[in-house]
Amino acid sequence: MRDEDGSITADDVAALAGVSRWTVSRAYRKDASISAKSREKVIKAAETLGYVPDLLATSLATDRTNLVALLVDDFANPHKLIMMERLTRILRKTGYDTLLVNTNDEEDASAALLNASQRRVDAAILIGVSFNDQSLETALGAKRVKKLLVFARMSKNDNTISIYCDDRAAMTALTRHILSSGYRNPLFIAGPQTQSAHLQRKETFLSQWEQSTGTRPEFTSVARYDPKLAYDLVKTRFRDAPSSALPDVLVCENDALAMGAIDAIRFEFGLRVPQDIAVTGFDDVPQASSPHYELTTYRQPLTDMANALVDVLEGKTDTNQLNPFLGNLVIRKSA
Amino acid sequence: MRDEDGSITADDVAALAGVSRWTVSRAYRKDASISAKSREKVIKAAETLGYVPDLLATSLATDRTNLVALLVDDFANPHKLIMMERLTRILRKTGYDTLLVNTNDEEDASAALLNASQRRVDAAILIGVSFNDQSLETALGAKRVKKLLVFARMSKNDNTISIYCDDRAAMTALTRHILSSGYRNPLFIAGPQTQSAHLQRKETFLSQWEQSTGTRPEFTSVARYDPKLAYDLVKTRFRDAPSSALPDVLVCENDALAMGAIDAIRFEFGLRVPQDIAVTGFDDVPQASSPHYELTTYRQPLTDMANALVDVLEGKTDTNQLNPFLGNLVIRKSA
DNA sequence: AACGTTTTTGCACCCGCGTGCAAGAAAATT
DNA sequence: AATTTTCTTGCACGCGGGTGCAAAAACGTT
Repeated sequence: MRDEDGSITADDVAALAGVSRWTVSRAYRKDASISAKSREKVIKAAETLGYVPDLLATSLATDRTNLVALLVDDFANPHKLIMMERLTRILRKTGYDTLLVNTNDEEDASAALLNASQRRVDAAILIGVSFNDQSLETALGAKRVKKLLVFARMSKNDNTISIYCDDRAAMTALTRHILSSGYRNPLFIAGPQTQSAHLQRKETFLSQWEQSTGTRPEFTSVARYDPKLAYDLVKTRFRDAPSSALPDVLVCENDALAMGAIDAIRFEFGLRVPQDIAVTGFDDVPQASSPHYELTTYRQPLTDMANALVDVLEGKTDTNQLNPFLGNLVIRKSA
Repeated sequence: MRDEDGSITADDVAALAGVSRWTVSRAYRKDASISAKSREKVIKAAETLGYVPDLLATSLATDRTNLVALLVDDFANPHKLIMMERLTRILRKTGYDTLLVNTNDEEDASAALLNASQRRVDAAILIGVSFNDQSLETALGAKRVKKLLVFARMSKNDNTISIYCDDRAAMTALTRHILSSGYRNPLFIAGPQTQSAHLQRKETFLSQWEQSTGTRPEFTSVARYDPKLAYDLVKTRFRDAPSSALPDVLVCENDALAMGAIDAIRFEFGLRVPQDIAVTGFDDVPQASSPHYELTTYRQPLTDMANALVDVLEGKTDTNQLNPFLGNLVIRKSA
């Protein structure tokens, strides 16, 4: 019991329990060959000493860390908070810890990822927006990151596994709702356009709309999913336009943009939502249900998706037959 | 170059560079005794092989992980997102990685913390609201968590180091502003009352107000920093009261509560902010500047605080002479 | 050129634990 | 009771790399 240096090892437990160190080790492995008797002895000794196995050493020996890196590059969107909560909770339940990697700064991103890989994460999960393909190559090239998962986005990269919501189905439902509500002059507001982690919302909306009405809607985009950018965009777009040229509905790629757009509609132009201009979002962030916004939006089944992700991590899922998830259209008053 | 198993070790580099494994090891340590010549050879060999030192093995050998656990128990408050961004960025810049631990579920919290400690984190940083004192003991008891820091909160626990904003000064400034704006009938809305990670906002407000006016303000609290709870609280509090008994200003412990309160004031009672009832918050979350809220609030110097935290981690700061930080009062239209 | 210094390098051993294998103990069989 | 068969257990060795120490090499000095 060399408590003075603050760490109790398996040797200490072995000594107290009167067994060998290896028996101690076996007592902690689920399916190890060990008698119930000695396991009990070990557990008791461990408890009196306050012993817990060192995960560093375990990882080193087993080549499995039970650690995943969560790559986040957008801390402006409250939806990320929800995703982080859901993922960490479910990962923890399955025995994984989460390394939070801020890839906000493009230059640091690659270093951060390399660093995570040096910790031998079992997987890297990307819940970011844009993702530098170069740092992706760095990660995969080092071959230390065994799996790279993209959560809530579709990725075309072959080395990547996507767990995502069916944007086509979602956007089709949303488009149908908009059409049936009588709107005829939409403006689609998209976020940054990336390859590595793509959304199909814009494409789907445009094609669905064109198919139904024969006209191709106007669309535009902002550089980040930042409400302020959406605000400014709407401000600029509306300012110089004659009121006859204003859209009657803003279809936003996510709630963050939608909320910025609503703010601008109301406070820059004194117009009403939805009477003058309707707005839709995507994600159903908590604020979307605020009486200020009452946002019509689409909710992804994050918990199901997180569970599916864990199954992939555990190798329980054949990656090839991974289907996109279906969420629900949440109809409120904004459209 | 045993690339087939995907991992290149120092041995491989040593072989290629024509030196011993230990020389390779030294090439990566800052102040190791090694000639410039052989360091260069090693670096070159490492680059051609794509070698990076394994942090697991390094940590095991050095008893230093460069890993900190970030304990979060409140994913409803957007302010947490800001804090996480700031902390991860600055920690990374200093060489630390961040383990995100969700302590939302009380039962899991202790397990999660234990788990983090099994990874030998150099420190645990608490940015949560309430913190089970028992799991705190677990963490410290195991002696694996070397330092326990409380960020943006004051803790009375002796084993703990707090990096926090001077709530007294902040609340004093805010109180002065409220008084000088002519409000006379405040209601203070607090969040959960905890010991381990405390705020002094309520106490300060009450005493300052009493000192200035001779009357003790009404106060109340909700169980979580959840806008919906604040909404319901206001709804209930106002519903049965004659309008003469309504407060003229709601002083909220943070922005999340303030925003919920504003929503209720407007949408449940059709009252105006600030004309009928003013509202103040704390934190200056991004949404606080939205034209819907225009929230008068207080901004903590998070970047400075994060930098101070890193200094503590590095042992550059004498923990005893750690002063609380000063932020700025942000005056907008809500009060 | 011989010697004392300082820098550099190699090596044994350690960090804490897991795995395969063979020896030992217990249970089952005849 | 003797012999198989099945469990358990101990041990050598490995995971990848860091540290103290002593030998070797490089450098200076007289």
